[in-house]
Amino acid sequence: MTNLFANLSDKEIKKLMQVLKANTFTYRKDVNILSNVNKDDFIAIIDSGNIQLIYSDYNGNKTIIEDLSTGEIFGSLTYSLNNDELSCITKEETQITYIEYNQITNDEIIKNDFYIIFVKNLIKLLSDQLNRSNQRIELLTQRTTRDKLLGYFRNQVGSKSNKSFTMPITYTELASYLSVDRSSMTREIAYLK
Amino acid sequence: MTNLFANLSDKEIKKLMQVLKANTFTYRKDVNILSNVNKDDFIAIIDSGNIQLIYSDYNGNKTIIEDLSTGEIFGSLTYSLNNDELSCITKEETQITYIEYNQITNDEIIKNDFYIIFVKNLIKLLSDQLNRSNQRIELLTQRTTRDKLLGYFRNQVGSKSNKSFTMPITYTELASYLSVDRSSMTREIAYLK
DNA sequence: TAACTATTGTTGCATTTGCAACATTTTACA
DNA sequence: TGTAAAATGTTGCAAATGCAACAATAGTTA
Repeated sequence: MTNLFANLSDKEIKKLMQVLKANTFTYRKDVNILSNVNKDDFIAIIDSGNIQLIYSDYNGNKTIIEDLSTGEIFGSLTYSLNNDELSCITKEETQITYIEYNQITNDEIIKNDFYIIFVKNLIKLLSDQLNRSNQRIELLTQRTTRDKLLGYFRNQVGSKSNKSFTMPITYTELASYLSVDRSSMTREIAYLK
Repeated sequence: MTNLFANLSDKEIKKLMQVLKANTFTYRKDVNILSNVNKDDFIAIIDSGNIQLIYSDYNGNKTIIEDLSTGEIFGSLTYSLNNDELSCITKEETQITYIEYNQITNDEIIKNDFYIIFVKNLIKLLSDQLNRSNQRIELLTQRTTRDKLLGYFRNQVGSKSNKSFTMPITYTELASYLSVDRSSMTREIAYLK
């Protein structure tokens, strides 16, 4: 599991949080975090729990941009938060640590030799999210619902030796992920079988 | 312009390249770079020129994933290069510098005090690409061609005071970017006017 | 400048899709 | 455990869209 604190000891993490002037908050389920957050450049780390970044366009349609859980990050580094159409909903009780972006290179922190590990983790997380976004773009650019589904299934099977997998999300969520009508998708799945 | 070498002097850049064991190559126009590149973890920096990352699915449809120019990067940090469906075409004569990913934290480099600038630039570049990808996902998840177009126009006008802009790409490219049929798109544009 | 290539405009048509409106089943939780 | 909420299945239909096949420009290069 990718994690901003991978390969760091508890002691080092504690020191890091201190030097970064990190703040931690806990939210209940179904809360919109962004509504009471300073939108300036920040990195939010999910210590525990699960959130969804949801984009609501002016038609009222909602798209789940990202589904994030423990160890993953969000913030202006990953998504332009300037538009009001974006909400960030906790799907369960969730604890989040905030770091100001500028702090990640402050004078104090770069003296620590574990700093390089932290930076590598951050780069890895951004890289993983970018790969995921680009993989989703591949699917979304497929012309038909059928091709989107086949592409998704292919990704799921991936490099696995046995050609089977259990759906990690519900059909309703899959339809949202692929941005197709759920009922039309069900129709296509029936044809495919 | 975002750039991996922003805020670094020529001398520092030279030193950096040396310590990173960077290799530079020049390609002619219309060459597929990925065909003769080691697919291991690397970062490629575009020193000059222009390339397109193109995904070709098994139907023969082609999608431009990214259009990159001077100072921007690509590689396994930004896109999973494991599938053969990806090609990387130079749109003009292009010079590219390759760095092995592991080198960015080697023992030598972290002794230099400008290293922190380099790292910040790298994070910024990844962040910018992630923001762009996510913005494109916003458009691609729009249900209709009309909404995709309106979304694109809205992004272009953006925060500009005057509500006009010149198309930075051709209609043909726009249709590809939004993943819609070009002729259908032309039809929609006619309706919108 | 001539020849070629890329871009744009246009239209008919079959197919796909979104949408709405249900019934049914499963899951969550008070 | 009983009830509400969420997920799934199904279908008809109008509208949107991809596709194919053109003609007409604009742009590029030998």
